[in-house]
Amino acid sequence: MASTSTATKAPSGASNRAPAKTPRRAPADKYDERRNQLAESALQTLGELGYARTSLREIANNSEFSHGVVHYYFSDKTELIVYCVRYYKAQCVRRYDGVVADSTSPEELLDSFAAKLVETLQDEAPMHRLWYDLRTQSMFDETLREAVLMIDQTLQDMIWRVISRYAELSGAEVAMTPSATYGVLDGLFQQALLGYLTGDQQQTLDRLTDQVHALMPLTLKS
Amino acid sequence: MASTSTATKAPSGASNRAPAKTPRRAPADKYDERRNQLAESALQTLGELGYARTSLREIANNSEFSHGVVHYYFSDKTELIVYCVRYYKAQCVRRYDGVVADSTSPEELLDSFAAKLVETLQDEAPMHRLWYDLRTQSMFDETLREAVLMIDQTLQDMIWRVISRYAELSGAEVAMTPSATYGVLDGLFQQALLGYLTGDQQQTLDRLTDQVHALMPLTLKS
DNA sequence: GCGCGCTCTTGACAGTTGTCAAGACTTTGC
DNA sequence: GCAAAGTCTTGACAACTGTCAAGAGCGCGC
Repeated sequence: MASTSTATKAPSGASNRAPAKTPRRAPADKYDERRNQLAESALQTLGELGYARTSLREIANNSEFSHGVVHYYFSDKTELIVYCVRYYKAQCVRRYDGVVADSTSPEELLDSFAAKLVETLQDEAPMHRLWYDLRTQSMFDETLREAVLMIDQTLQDMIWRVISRYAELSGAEVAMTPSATYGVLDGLFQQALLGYLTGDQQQTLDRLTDQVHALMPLTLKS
Repeated sequence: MASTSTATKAPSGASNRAPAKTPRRAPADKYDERRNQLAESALQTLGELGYARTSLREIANNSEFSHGVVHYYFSDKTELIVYCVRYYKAQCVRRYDGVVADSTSPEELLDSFAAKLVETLQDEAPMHRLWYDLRTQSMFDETLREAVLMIDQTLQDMIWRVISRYAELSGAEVAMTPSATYGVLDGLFQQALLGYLTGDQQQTLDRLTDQVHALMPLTLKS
């Protein structure tokens, strides 16, 4: 089915979600805190093993809790995964805001954007492969689509802010649509991620830097 | 020796490495034929369910055999999957050869290339999402990497043949590397696949056509 | 202090999975 | 026509999965 918790267990209500029938009120801070704590453990495990190989027991095993606690905080596995994905998204959507805000020339923006791409590729490769894993799974599993498409749109907006600012600093207009810009950059990044995880890391990073430097000017009208 | 066991059609080379389980050297034609037969059933199931949800029983269930036969022709699940991937690759690598050979102007090549992309997106969406699934899994599972990287390189070569011919017909040189060209086109295609499977199909196909038409001229030196 | 509700653990369930052994059926060689 | 080898089915195994019920431990208000 579509989303959110069905009426099976429904532990104590939190703030934002609509709890159908809460037995009693709860601290609600502690509750959300635990959910985030479990989400972080889950994200780490998911990034290591991938969506398919990650079991709830493995997630609980990498946390300080036992496997039963997952069903106290999440109605089922899908709800946990989707919660993790949204939680992850909130952490990385503003990644390039500094690049956009601090750059004063198109060259500077281009350099720092490419550097930021390389940095996150190095530091968060497991999270990125998890994202691509989930996005691909959403092509098979309908229950993931809503969350995935929303996050994908958010990432596209993020890229568009960079490109718009790049055009603005260049005194030009963007020649491509937001969708196309995101598509080509995402393709290069995904290719680099695969190369980084399976081949020569430094060479992959250098190549990505070159590719981004070569591609970005092409997105402008001349 | 006896009967008419000489090469009938033999899609696969006669020289194959010894099967892992050593079923005693057989007609070897029938043997490879069954492997391909199973591979085709497996590909269909894999394209429908994805790599993670596809079990050997499900594969056998969609074929005319029982689940035990899989282990007669393949030593384990991974060998079956990898065999399927290679089998699939052989079917689609020459997809754009006609486009390259028959086009006599850059505009014609561009049109027919974009049309071919749209066509395969429509007709073989399950196979394409399976490919992206396996490529993503190879970021987690080492046993898939060798086959995936080889196929990825083959696809890059395929795209490069198109782009090279496009440049040749245009009387120009390509401004991007094979890697970058493949990366950006693959990004657009993957984005279109996701859109095709989750949203408005016709709009996605039209958008892909426009994006390819807009992108290809940018790959040339001007 | 006591009871009650929140939190968490333990243990079990039904189902599924990859794997393989034992044997039945089929084809082939002589 | 028969034995042997190839082919395929059946049934079982151990491990693993998501799920959930029963209950223990804990903390809080009264």
